Amino acid sequence: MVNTYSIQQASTITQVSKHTLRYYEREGLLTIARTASGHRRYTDDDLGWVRFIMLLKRTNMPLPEIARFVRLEKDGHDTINKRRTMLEEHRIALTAHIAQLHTYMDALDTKIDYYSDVNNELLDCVQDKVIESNTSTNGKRNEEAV
Amino acid sequence: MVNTYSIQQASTITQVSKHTLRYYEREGLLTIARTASGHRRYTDDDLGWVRFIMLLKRTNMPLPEIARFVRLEKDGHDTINKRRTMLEEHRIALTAHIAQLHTYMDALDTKIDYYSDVNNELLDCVQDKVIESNTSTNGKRNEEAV
DNA sequence: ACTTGACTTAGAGTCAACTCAAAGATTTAG
DNA sequence: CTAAATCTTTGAGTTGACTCTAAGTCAAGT
Repeated sequence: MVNTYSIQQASTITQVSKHTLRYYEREGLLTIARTASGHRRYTDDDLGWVRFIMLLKRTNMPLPEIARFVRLEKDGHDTINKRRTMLEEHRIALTAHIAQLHTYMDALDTKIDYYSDVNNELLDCVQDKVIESNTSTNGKRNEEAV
Repeated sequence: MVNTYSIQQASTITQVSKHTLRYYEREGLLTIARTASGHRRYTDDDLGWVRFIMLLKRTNMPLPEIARFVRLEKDGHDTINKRRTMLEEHRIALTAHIAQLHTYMDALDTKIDYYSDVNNELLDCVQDKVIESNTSTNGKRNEEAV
């Protein structure tokens, strides 16, 4: 009734290496049932967890904090508010991170614009080394100052 | 005329540790002039470079690639097109990265919405453990499936 | 029955990017 | 002039997140 998968299958399905799946289990991010002989059997729920872990990881949540979240989950329904709060705080951090990247993007654009300008000047000059432009504010001296 | 700074001052100004400043120099990201006694003297240009390096780094450019960029700069004006291309490609990668983060944000929001829903249901139920909701699609079994 | 491949574990190795330590020379404040 | 602070170098240690190895057990196909 309930589908189960070997670690190999789980790895193929989730695109997470077997090594990493075992590692996550050691770190307390997963708890996987075993066969009589000790082999891991992943359920669909487990795969859902793996996917969720990957989501948190890709959005910069460190493994220990993911483990903390997982522990709360195991502690039952009375931790739901705490878990939601964690996710909401994580959401805020992610928003801030994205905003930060946008400011970096702006700085990068400024830099790229500068390079385009320099290039256009070069097209006008034809010559490679411009000796008498030392009074210009665009001289080589400050080429890389941000 | 030209301001110069000790590594301590450069560190304070740029907020980059002395250790890291020396490390960057070892890795070819910086080339800093020395006093007769061998002490580093950072110019304003150098500080500009440090800031630029930090920008590239914060936008996920690995140090070896930053080093490659710096080497091009040293090779002179004829590498300007190459450098601009590098920055433009970097910009594209950053754009893609930000877009990716947005899709993760959506997934996170979905998850948070789910938690809110579960919480509202609990408010209706009052009881902690709901035994007969096993036919519901929102039962505990799939709580974490994404 | 036997081989091939998948599974297990504990523990070691890797990588990027720092981060620190030790030993010793130099500079600066009083 | 000397003590305290700073500087240098080489090389080792740290952190997070894997990634792999070795030694051995288990399962499936012919």
